[in-house]
Amino acid sequence: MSKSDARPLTLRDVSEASGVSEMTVSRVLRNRGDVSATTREKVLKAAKELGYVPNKIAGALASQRVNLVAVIIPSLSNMVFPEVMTGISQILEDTELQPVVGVTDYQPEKEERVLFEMLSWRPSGVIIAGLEHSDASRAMLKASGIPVIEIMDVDGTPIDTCVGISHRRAGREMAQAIIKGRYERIGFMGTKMPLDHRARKRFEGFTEALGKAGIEIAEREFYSGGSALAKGREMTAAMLKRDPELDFLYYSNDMIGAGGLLYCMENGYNIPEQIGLAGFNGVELLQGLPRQLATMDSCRQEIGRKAAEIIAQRVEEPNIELDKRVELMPKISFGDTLKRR
Amino acid sequence: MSKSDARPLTLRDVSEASGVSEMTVSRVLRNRGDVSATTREKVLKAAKELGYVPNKIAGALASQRVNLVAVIIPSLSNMVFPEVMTGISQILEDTELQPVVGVTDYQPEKEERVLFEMLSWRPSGVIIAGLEHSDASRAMLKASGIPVIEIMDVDGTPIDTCVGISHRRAGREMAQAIIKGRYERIGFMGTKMPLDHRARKRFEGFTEALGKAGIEIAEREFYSGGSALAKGREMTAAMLKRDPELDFLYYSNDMIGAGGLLYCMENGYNIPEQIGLAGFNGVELLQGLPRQLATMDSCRQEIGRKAAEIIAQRVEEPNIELDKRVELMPKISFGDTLKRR
DNA sequence: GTGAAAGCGCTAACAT
DNA sequence: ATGTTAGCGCTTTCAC
Repeated sequence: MSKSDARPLTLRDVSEASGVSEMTVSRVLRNRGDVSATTREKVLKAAKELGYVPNKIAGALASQRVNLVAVIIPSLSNMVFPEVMTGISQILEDTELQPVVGVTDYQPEKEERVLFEMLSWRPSGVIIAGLEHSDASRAMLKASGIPVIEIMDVDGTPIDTCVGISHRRAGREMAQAIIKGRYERIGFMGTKMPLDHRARKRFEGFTEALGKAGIEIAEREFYSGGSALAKGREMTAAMLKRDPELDFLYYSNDMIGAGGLLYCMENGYNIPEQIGLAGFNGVELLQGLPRQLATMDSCRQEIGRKAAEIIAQRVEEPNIELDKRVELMPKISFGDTLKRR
Repeated sequence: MSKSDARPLTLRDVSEASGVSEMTVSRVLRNRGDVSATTREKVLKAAKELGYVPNKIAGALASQRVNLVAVIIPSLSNMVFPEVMTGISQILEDTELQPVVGVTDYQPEKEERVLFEMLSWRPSGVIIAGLEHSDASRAMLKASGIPVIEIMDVDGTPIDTCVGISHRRAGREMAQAIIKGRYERIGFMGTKMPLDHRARKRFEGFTEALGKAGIEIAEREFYSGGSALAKGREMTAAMLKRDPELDFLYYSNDMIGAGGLLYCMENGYNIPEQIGLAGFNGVELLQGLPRQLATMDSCRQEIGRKAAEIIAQRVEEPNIELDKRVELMPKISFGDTLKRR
């Protein structure tokens, strides 16, 4: 109880309190090697009574092993990355590994800083969103000598291994579903984010597939900041005013799509006959809307789980050979806003 | 480029490559002490060319200082904690400190494990959600000797310092607004979470204030799991079926409130005359709904900022005397679903 | 089953 | 302005 000594306890303290050598105390606390039941008891008792918390810094330095996995993502407020985290945690919970999160705000320089910071803690692996990184970031990752899993996207060349979906394909498939639905006059709405490569790739796949069917996007609009639901509503209103003949609206995410859907419903549009809508991500959050928005699942949890599994395996068995590219297949969900034929 | 040697680089490598002593290299890399411009250049060049990443583990062990702040929260998928994180990051970005997140899933045993794990990295401070912790957790926090900020709640006794709102007061104030609005037959819906102490306290404050006005809650219902929007809708439907005379619905969070609101609108209820609704949290996400749900801001970012500021100050100046209890005052927003008089 | 010695990669403190 | 020495708290290795 003496609050006098602020110095954290060390193994030595436990050793003295229990009358067991530091080395054996260490063994007990890590469940390593053979220790007699009696000494074990003594040590455990002393450690608990003192309230000893091991110093992982010293442990990591001595053992050259750190049970941390760096997870580097663009944002937490996006609803999609927390789900990736959930998948990662699920898997790592059964291992010694622990995720540590860093956020980049979609800024390459910040990504570089965060990466440098995290690598300087010598984690056992890195899970990082996207395939696009600065040269410096790529160099650091390559030089790190640890497993690097790039997630969310497979359209590109991974540094080491990638796990995700093809956003180009996702855009393409949605375009094909729209074409099949006999929609012809199509508007697109998305985020004004030159650095959101995955949204860009979806858009590219989308326009490319439409192009093959001789269709060109009639209207497009991009937003930034603010409440996505409100923005979707506003953009939709503006776009339908500009071109009332539009018969389909493709949104780069479900939240703005939901805003658009609410707008269309309130204004008496006949959905999905007169006008169809689709978003992207498949966020569970939106179940409960008056109508189900057509969307495409982005396999977020699954991506997190798979990435974590790969890291765990590679930590166990460093020389194991695994696929360098794991593509998951998102499935379209038609909801109530996309004619299905 | 030689991939041969997997061993990470050390200061010694930079020292040899630059012909400068390890100590001076260290000084350059940390911007400490006086180093001549020329040596500085040499060192920086060598470090960059080699791709040296400092080993923070060794640095932390030697200097006995770790620029990490442990942030321990119940969940990431809640929408409220990411916002707290945003506030924390905003402040810590201007310091040497770095947040590290741990998630407890509202489970005290998991909180204990996460806390132990994080404390074993000897962080400079802890920000932890809530005032309720197991005895073991409290003991660890007390013994840690570092600043401990308990956030989100001020109804209780902090271990060290707390920053948040009074959920009891929040419940009370909403009750008072409802009474002023002349509502009389009130239903409550919330999460089935015995461990969500803040929701519980809001509920207690709410019923207490109603009780003083001679009103008792007419109906209540609790859910767990699933899409909050959908659950809010379902629960509302069920509750209004059971008791069609209800004239107010109080929800323990905005998402289920929004579900209820959508349900009521679709079913031709006259809002807020025939029936009023209110949620809690003030999530920006929901702007863009056809009508604005009455709610109460829970000051999430502000809480994060304030907590981070306190940690930063205490790290700078360990003996500084600061308030042990910082109460922020959430304000009610009436939206379109609560009569205001 | 237990202990003693050496050292992980860095920095504080003290030379120079 | 730069270098030397000692040691942070643990684990590895080897001896008993």
